Amino acid sequence: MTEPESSTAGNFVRELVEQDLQTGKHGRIVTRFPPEPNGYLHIGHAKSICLNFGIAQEFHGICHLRFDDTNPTKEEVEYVEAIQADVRWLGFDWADKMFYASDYFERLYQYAVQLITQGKAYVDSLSADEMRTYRGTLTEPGKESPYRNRSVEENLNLFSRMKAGEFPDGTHVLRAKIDMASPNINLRDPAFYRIRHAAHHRTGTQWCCYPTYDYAHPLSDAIEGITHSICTLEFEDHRPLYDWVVEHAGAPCHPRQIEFARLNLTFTVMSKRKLLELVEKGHVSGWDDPRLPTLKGLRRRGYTPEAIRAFCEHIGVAKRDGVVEMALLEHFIREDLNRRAPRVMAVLRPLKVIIDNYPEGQVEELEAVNNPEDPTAGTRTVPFSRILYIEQEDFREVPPPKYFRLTPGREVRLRYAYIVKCVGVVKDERTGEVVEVHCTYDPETRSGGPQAQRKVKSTIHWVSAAQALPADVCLYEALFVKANPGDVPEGQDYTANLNPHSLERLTGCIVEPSLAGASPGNRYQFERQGYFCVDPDSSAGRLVFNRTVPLRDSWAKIEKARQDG
RNA sequence: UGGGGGAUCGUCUAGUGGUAGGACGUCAGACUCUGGAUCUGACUACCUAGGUUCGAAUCCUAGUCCCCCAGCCA
Repeated sequence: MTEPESSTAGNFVRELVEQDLQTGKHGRIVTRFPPEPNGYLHIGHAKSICLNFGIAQEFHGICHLRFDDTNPTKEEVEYVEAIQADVRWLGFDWADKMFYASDYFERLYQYAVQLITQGKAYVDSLSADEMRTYRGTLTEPGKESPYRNRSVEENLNLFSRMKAGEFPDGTHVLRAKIDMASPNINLRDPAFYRIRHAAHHRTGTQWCCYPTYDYAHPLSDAIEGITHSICTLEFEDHRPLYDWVVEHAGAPCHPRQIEFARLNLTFTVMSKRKLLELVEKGHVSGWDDPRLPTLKGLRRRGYTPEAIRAFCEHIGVAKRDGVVEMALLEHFIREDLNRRAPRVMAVLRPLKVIIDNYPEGQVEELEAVNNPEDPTAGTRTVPFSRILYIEQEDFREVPPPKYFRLTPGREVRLRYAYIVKCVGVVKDERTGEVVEVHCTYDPETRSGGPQAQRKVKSTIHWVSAAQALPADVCLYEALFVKANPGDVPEGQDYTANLNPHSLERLTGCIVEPSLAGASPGNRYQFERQGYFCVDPDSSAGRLVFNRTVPLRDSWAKIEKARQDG
């Protein structure tokens, strides 16, 4: 019972946490998920959320939700609310532990005053450009600012006037006095406060100078008593600065920063900048476009929180950066939905079928299993009659090798109904396209009937014409044509790899009548096709489905192999 | 040519001096009223070169390659 039975039970972060517990360094662990409210959460954040909340859960600790809102020019309440909704939807609970870095502005300011008093921070009046010059380069040390040795009194005076709003943006900045010659650039007197005459989404116009991440983050962690501050790899060389701030400011405790590799996924982009660009330039319909890896997008696509959590658990946590295949994410949503999604019949590209020997006007209600994986899901009834629709791709006048579906002279089973035989076709005179298929049925072969056991090469789905419901269906493919969207010719950017076929909206689809009451968010398996969910834009008059993920399709592979030669 | 990290099947990930394992994927087969699911089998890896050791993915030495850092972003 105490052994974690998961195949990916351990990771190095858990190990470190466990050690700190065993050595008695901490009695209870406290982690935090610290998003900046300047965008929507994506599946990369989900990895971090699962890690932070997961570790807290596992070791009976707690995980805080903290908004890292130190830059008023980029942050908005809209994001704050969306982020909370997304974390909750993913299945995590922060109880009453929701905080904002902006809650600590006053205390942060006092810590800064203290640093100035101790000669560990100073007000610099170099311009941003000058400061960059003074910083030096990767290989050359920086130079000390001429303002570096201002007196404590002058620094205190200037800093309080920065707070009072006496100076315009960019004229002064509070800097730590560390070491301009440090080989670690983060230690070359980093900026802690910058002047920004901008309204903050929570503190309004109360402040006109704001702390930077490097200053606010370690102290916010310490104020909250965070024991393990888990972040991504790019902050690894900020750790000495993190530790410097905590030590020199005299913070109440010293959280341990641990870095792990962020998630990358094939065939998509994860950076906030690129996601924002896709939305703003209209390459997608919005932050909840089902083609995006945002949590809002995945939710609309039909992904379940359970599948995303299982995915995050199985990809593991390590320090080497890599790219996880989209196929793995798809595996987890299939696995989840296979267990829980009710099956239903839907025809995406209809082809009319007439059963010549079936009595006109007759309708039979046939019993269909809702979910073969779940006996408790029960059964439903589907109407069968003389005129039906089948999938266009389930009929071929000239079948390729290994094609098992309907073809002239051949029999197939109509799922839950009868075995039918194709006896003729009607073609469009001008185009030669098959517009109607004529069949005969064998009354003995009805499911459960005397000849029901007769073997045929395949079973296809269908929908009875008279009772069919119309629907729109959005078929999604990867947003990019290349596993690595950044792989582009010289002079182009990742948008050159946008997949022109990432969305195909089908409007003439028909679905079985049991779907009449389907409401947004409901998920189904359209038999033999894939998992679909009802889009929020769907209405009783116009059902709209999104394809979450297609079923694995071995026939498609055979066809592809044949085409590739 | 500074500093910080990292290299294990195609992909992700275990391993902490003692038979390199799992998952996805791929291929083949069985089964099937979903060409789904399920089941079987196969596939493929320790960055390189030395060294220590009875024994090295693991320890040592020297290389190679990849990622991150020069915001008053986070």
